[in-house]
Amino acid sequence: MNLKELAQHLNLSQTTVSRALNGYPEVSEQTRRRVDEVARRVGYQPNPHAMRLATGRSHAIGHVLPSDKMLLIDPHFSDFIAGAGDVYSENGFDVMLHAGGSEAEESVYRRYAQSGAVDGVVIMGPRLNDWRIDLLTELALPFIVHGRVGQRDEGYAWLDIDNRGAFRAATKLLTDLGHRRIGLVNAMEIFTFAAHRRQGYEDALIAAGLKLDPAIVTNDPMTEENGYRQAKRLLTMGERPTALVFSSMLFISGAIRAAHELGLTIGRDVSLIAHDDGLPFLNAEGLVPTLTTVRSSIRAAGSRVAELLIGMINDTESAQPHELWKVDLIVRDSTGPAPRL
Amino acid sequence: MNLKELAQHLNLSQTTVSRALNGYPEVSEQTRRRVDEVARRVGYQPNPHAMRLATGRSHAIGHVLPSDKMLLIDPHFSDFIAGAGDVYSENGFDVMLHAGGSEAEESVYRRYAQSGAVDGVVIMGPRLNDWRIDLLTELALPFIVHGRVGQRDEGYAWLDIDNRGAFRAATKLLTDLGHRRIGLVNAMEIFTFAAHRRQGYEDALIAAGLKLDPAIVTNDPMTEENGYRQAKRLLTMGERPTALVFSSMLFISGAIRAAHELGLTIGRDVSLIAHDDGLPFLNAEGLVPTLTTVRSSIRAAGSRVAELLIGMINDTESAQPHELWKVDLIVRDSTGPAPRL
DNA sequence: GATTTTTCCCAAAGCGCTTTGATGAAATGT
DNA sequence: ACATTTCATCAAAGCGCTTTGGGAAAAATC
Repeated sequence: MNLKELAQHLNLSQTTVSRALNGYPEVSEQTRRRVDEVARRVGYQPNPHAMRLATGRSHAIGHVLPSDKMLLIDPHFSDFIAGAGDVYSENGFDVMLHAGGSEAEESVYRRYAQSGAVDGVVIMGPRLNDWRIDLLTELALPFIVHGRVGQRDEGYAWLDIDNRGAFRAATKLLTDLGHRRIGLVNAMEIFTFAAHRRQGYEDALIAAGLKLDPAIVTNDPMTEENGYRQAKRLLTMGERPTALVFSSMLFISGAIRAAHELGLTIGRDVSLIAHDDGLPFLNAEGLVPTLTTVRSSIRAAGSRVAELLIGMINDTESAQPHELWKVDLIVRDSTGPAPRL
Repeated sequence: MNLKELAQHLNLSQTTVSRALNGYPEVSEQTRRRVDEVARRVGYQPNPHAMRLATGRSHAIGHVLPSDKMLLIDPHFSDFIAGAGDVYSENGFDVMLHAGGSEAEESVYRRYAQSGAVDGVVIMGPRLNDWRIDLLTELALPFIVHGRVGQRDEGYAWLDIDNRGAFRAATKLLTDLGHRRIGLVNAMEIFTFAAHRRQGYEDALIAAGLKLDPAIVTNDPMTEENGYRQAKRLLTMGERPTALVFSSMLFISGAIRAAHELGLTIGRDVSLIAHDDGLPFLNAEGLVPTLTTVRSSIRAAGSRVAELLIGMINDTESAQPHELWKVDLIVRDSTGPAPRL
């Protein structure tokens, strides 16, 4: 059943039916109700392709996964998209996902912009000085960044969590507990969030009058194995750290394993804090001892990012949104006073 | 730049240009080359919406994440889609993702079928007697299942791994090593794969002349915490299992933690085997001791599923593909002879 | 009561492609 | 040399919607 048939069925013109359905004012309440009712009864669904062609709007949001094969497929993505997906479908938007393939990432964006395949895109996992920002600005394709690019906070829409503040708070908790030597197991610092976290960590060390030691700061892809390897290395070095801060829960299982293996009791011999994105398969509260974390739901961020982007698309004149979310420090049992070594 | 302009530019009709671009035979080699060349030079990109409207084909594949909020967002999804995404984009297909929202999952499929928004869908995480199979069959929307529905293997396209064989082999390894009491930490058995895995486990126990004990088989969502909880429970019960088989690597970190806590040495006091989907953040080889696994790359499965579905879409007459992948048993250090208790 | 405005609806054009049916020109057959 | 087939191209219709530009009837204004 298409619009034409529906219109015939109703003894109305396509114009009127279309307008009734789309809530335009040039149609009486009475006929609108009649149209709605009949449309629902016969199960009329407008053809999305025709709509898109006619309006030039796709009602779709693009998500392009970096094709960089060196980087791990990120389990955070599922959660982010779950949050965003809710909002998209409430608002009648589809999500168009591009993952890998031989086509260069850049040309995917160019194609999107040029063909109108999507009305906007979200940039995930921004890098320091990310090229995608300049490209999308040039292409005039609406976009929002989950995170920031580091160099500047103006000129593009973003939603970020206060990584720096979070890691400052986490590290300060440790210095307040008397720890003087604190390691940071960080993600790769090509990512802005990792750079910010290191800054926060350094802020707190400096505030506590401690000196920075690059030897106890590491940068690796976020895997269980790297968590283990680095924790083990750090905890066995001469003048070992008494506390470790982790950039991801993905590191944590490995780190706990390392501590156990070394016979160190967590919360007493060594304190651990991790950033927790709220991944559902890895619960900080379920660990023994329960894990002190800085926590911010990546899923919630996904929802909000989607909301903001849709807002930008619907109202082109609106100001570029910038949202910095504060992060909760949740003190549990994995942190305690610094031990005597 | 649209087709009309391009045609004018070339002094040809739209028809000819369209045909040249799409490789139809009714156009001379010479003009085809000229058209291709100019199209490339001016950066012509056909408008996808117009193409879709005209052809009625969307060149898009739908993935609908179950909206069942009780189930965890699955980190396996990222990996599966990474594999599939490669193939999709090589073949010029987009992926349309639907995640959550208030719209009932069923009506999403109905809408897809009715509006032609996608040319086919892939069903992930099939349940026993999954309703989606009947629905999609009725809707005549091409689809392929990653997994099976349990009751029947005919009447729908699928690619599955041999979960039953894998868990039979894993469990047999343990019985061969002299283990007489083997626990299974399984996923929720609403999922077919979990049911199959239990069957394989039972096959091997029966073959070894052991009796089945429901008390040492568990079903939980796949999380670190559940791995810990169940491993701890099983390993502290009277007449404890000397070996545990896990349905997912997500359980494993928790299980290792439990074993450590109980002072049990893995590979000696207790043997562990897990199914490994090849999630990049959780590497069986990186564990200490290295973990014996049954392994099958979910990413590779994603690629192949995509290939098969595209094949079905391009050739409607082709036979329904059924692929059962065998799973590798990789013996490492977490399994050893049964201990004397 | 005549004029203006508002209300409600319509016909037709247009979005950018594909595809059908037709048409000359060139090649082939007899 | 003429009929027939093949080749290469084109004009125009169509996909299913939105939107522009009217226009008749009803309501409001003077």
